[in-house]
Amino acid sequence: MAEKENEYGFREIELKWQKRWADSRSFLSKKDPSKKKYYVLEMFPYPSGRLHMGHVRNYTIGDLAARFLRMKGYNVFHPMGWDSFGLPAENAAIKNNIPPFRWTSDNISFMKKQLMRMGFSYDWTREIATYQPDYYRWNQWMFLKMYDKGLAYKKKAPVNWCDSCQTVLANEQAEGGICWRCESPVTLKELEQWFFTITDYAEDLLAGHDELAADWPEQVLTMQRNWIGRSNGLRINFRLESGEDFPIYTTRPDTVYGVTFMVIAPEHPLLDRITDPGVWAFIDKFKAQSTFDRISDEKEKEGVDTGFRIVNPFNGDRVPLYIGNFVLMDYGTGAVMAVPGHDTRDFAFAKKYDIPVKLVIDDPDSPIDVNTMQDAYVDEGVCVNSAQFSGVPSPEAIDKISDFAEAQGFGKREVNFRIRDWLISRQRYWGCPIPVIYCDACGIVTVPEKDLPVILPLEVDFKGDSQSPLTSMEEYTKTTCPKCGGAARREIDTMDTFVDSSWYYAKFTSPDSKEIYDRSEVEYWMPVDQYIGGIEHAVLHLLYARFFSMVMHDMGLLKSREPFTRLLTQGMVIKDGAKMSKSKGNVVDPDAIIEKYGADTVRLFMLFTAPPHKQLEWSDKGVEGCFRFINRIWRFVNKHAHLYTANGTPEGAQLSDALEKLRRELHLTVKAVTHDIQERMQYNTAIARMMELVNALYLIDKKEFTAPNGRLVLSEMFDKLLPMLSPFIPHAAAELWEILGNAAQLHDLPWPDYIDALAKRDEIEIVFQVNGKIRGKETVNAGITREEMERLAKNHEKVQESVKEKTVKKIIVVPGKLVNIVVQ
RNA sequence: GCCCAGGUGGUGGAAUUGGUAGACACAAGGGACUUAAAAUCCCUUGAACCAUGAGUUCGUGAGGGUUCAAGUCCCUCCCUGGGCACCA
Repeated sequence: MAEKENEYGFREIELKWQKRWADSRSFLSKKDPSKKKYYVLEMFPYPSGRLHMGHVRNYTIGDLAARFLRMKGYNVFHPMGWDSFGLPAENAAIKNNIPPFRWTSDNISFMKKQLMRMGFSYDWTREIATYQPDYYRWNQWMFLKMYDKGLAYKKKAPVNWCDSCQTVLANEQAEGGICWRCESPVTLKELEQWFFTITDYAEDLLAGHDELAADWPEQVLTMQRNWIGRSNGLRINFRLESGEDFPIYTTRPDTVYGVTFMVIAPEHPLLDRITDPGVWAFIDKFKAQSTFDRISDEKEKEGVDTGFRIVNPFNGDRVPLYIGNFVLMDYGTGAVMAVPGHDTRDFAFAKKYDIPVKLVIDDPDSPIDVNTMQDAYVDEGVCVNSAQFSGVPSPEAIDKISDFAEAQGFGKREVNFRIRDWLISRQRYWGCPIPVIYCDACGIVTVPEKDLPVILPLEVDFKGDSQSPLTSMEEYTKTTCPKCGGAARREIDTMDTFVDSSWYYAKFTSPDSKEIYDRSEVEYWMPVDQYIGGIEHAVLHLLYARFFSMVMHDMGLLKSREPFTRLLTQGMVIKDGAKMSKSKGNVVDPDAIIEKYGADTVRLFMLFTAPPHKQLEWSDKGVEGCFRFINRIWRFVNKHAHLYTANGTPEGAQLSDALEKLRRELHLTVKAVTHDIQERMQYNTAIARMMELVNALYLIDKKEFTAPNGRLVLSEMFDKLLPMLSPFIPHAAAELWEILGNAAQLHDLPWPDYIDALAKRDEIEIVFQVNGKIRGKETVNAGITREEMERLAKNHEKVQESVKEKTVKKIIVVPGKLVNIVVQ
């Protein structure tokens, strides 16, 4: 019976402390200008049903940071909420006939319980869910503000359409021509849609990287930089034979004398003039191709001669105009000049359609024969066949030719970006309504601010098809025009759910304010000091959020321009070498593990098995090892609790060698653990160090502790070890703290400090080398001098054997480390 | 193809500034406790070799280099993961 009491009953312990933390409102954050704030945020989850291991890892890392920093004296802000609009709710509705609202809110309450069961230290009074009208009204409000400033606009354009999701997608969400959600190929559709002008901020988004360089992973910055894709080039007005302008954009003006044909996008409006049905057959074929097919490498580039001839303003050459399925309508002017001599793709195209190749840059080291060249020469060289520019090195020619074109009036230097405006319309139901009304008389009319929010109706009828139920909901769509009062209809498209998550981090500061933000709250807490999430959002959420933050800053709503000061991208949780997924059947459910070992073990495993940024291989055995470690601490503390004296310190007391050594171990560990967490964010080694300390506790002769001074060493041990363990295994640590008879809440205690003089080894092992090979080792006093080290080395038997009659050339002494004797 | 990060025992991973490679954990083996098992506690555990020792040699993807000294720096190459790739 008595023995049972001593068992580590994690279930009861964890529930007890979770309740106590909730009851005593332990993790509520209050603005306090006298304290240094620290905002820790993890990417909030989509409430898909249950937590997966990826969430658990993400939130465990965040909670460790939050709990550690709180103990370090920061005023920590650590909120949590729900990214609760999105397609899965609709799919579930269609499949199981559950309204999206109910499906989502059920999921939220289930997942919230799961989060609480993990013991995460969130301030739940800040909880927000993006599907609540009180939240999304500010999406709508922002839309109106942006519309007024010209940052939101509607246009007809070829846009990415995912047939499986039955909606359009932003470019970021259709990378490589593949839908980010369902991975099916997208096609281009000519539609009238709403956009945010993220391109207006392209330069700012790029420039902001300088500020982030130190504390964001290089990889994320690179991905964003590539995505934004800034390029310097020249816009050149070629001409149709009729004399009309035919502008193109190029980054290689140095090759302009080598143009032998031009290529135009199948969507280009000029093509409307073509009457030849044969050509139209090609245009229609190209347009019907999926984006994936059009950009895939394997597919050969295709084209067809339009019959148009284009005049090169530099040399008067008349060249044919082709339609090419690889030319993009929405980059540059939708048309390009083609230089087969110096562009691989143009070269292949020219060979295929028997178009001449002209050499205008030669390799000065080995002259090229245009008739035998097997591929385009794309490197730098010297201009040839280029009128007055012949003989100029090609990098110089870029500038000279640009100058010339500008002087002649048929060219203009231009900066182009790869990034397009953010298409935010979605032909879906479960999202934030776009606050716009269409009136036959007044056209596009925005919903007046006083009428916000435009509430998404919750009672909807899914007719079993994948169309938005709003399409056929007259009571929603029929309205009156706010301008003229006449009959009008509402916009039925909703916003991209990435709009919701573009500003939620700031809304956490004041979820209940009557304005978008409570000014003093948002200014105190923002920006997020440490943001943690997956790298898959590098050019999605993280780019959109930076854009929104900049817009809000420019509108005077936020003080800082960048929303996330430091970013940590945690690695994936994998099993058997592959990402956990239902289709692979390698999913481990967090609930089952918590049930078997408790939340503390799961937390410890997540932090111990790999450093945060690396991927983490799931291992059942590894989990057991973590469970064992907690049990070892548990048994040791319980067994020795009766010897504990609160605030006992052996400072100044006479200690046995063994106790002195143990005490040094403790102070060394505090120093190392603090450093690992704070400076290196390497939690696995922090845990390893505490394991070493616990191993030392097991190995020391327990009789040492029963001496009066032994009790003091033990007390100091518990007083530092348990607070250190607290961010990792908060429940077990709190329970042990209470078992020792302490009344204070463990998580409120300051992070333990260490005595510098003790956080050093008093004895060290030094190594003796001869020609870099180890010949001997010796344990010596840490204060040993260089001379003494050298003397010991020379006297060492093995060293003498190796040196023998050879001549000593040099002796290198690294203080506290080694002596290397170089002989010949 | 280009860019970035990696490659360390049977496994996950340590090694912070170039200075004892393999911390810590898992797995494996042995021992103690037990009637027995589980749990627990302790010990061994990079490889090879023999003379079995406080022994020798080898060893961080491969090959070269710099250095008294290289997992760490430089060059070439191979492999893995990630990103970018018709953006003119």
